[in-house]
Amino acid sequence: MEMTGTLSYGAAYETKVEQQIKTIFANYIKSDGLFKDRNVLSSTWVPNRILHRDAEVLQISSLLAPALRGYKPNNVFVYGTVGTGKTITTVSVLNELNKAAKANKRDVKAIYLNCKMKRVSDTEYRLLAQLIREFGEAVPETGLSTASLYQKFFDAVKGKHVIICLDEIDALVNKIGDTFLYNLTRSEQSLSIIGITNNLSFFDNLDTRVKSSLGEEEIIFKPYNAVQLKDILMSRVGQAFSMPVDESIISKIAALAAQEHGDARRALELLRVSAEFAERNGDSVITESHVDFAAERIDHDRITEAIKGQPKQSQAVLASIFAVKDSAANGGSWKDTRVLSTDVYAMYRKICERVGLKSLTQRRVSDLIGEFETFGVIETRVISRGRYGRMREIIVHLNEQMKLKVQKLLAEEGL
DNA sequence: AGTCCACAGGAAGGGCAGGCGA
DNA sequence: TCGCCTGCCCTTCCTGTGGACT
Repeated sequence: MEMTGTLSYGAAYETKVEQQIKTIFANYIKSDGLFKDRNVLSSTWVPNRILHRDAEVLQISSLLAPALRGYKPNNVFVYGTVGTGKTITTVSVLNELNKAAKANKRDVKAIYLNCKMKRVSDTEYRLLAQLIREFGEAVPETGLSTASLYQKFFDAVKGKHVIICLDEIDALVNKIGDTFLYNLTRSEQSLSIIGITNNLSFFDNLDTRVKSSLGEEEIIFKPYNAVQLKDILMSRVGQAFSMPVDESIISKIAALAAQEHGDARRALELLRVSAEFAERNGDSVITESHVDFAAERIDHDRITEAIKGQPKQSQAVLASIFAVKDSAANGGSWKDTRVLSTDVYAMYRKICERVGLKSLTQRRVSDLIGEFETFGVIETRVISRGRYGRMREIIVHLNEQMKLKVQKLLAEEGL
């Protein structure tokens, strides 16, 4: 969008729109509305006390404690689905460890790195460079060989007890392989690694030597239940909002989030978006309908964004799933009809022909269907129909309303 | 009990685009 | 700028599989 110079509109438009914009800005400046501090509802905000993770905090602390007495802690592998508190729990223990080390003058350093950070820690070079910078040494963006970076890093580490926490370690390994981990775990220095991931199968694909060394200790974070989510939300309400929030609203949000996967990130997001709805409506408290709106909005955004970002082929596959489901439902209940991969592929071929798209092989389409499963749009399971073969049954996780929206979106893409 | 269906999904490799070092 | 490397998408080939049918 061009933002230079003065743009000119019709005079009437100008006065009306300008007035609106002024009002919005003025209202915003006057107060942060219902919010006192929005950051409190961010999933990365680390609270003073982490609720319902006492056992995990204790476990991680006692695993890392040996560093304070000059021993090398075991490597730890932390696993849990999204929003189970893996990161904030680990980070807060690392913070405490650093504090304790400083207070007792121990040469212990705990470093946290998110491996998904683009341009910071997504290649071997950048990751090493980032680690070296943590020790206050300058490293050029590019130019050094990886070997000399390793040398620099091991020099920096020498004599210290270093704990490196690699969050989303699966993303790292997918990108640069596991030699990096191998090199670190094999080092002579007192170097411990905490790997955090929500992808358990990732662990199985590692080099066996890395696996045995990284998996010295394993900690699994279970999803929160509704009661725990409620506690977590309640603990943040006071700091986040300048308004009171009814307990029944919190319960509702907790229940919704627990239904899904016990995901605290989602619970917090629901609370924040509900409040934003209330605020935009000019209401002074959150009501149930705000929560309903928020839940629908979040679902909608998540799914439509996921679909919009897909390549044409994937969109065609999704359109095929919908088309088969529609014809199978045949005016009956959309919700209960199930779809078979065979039919989807046949429909996909037809759609490709119609829109002039080169059709992919069944093998590939099978993988594309699998990808939609990771978005949570569909769920599949392998069924056998005896003499009539073995195939995947596809269950679509969208209500009628969402379905119409997605179909509209696909239609806009020409499918 | 054995056969056979029709796809799931692993393995290997081709082709292409984009990134990177020289 | 060029050539090499790497990652990604996709195909081909292949083995495995649960249960209806014979």
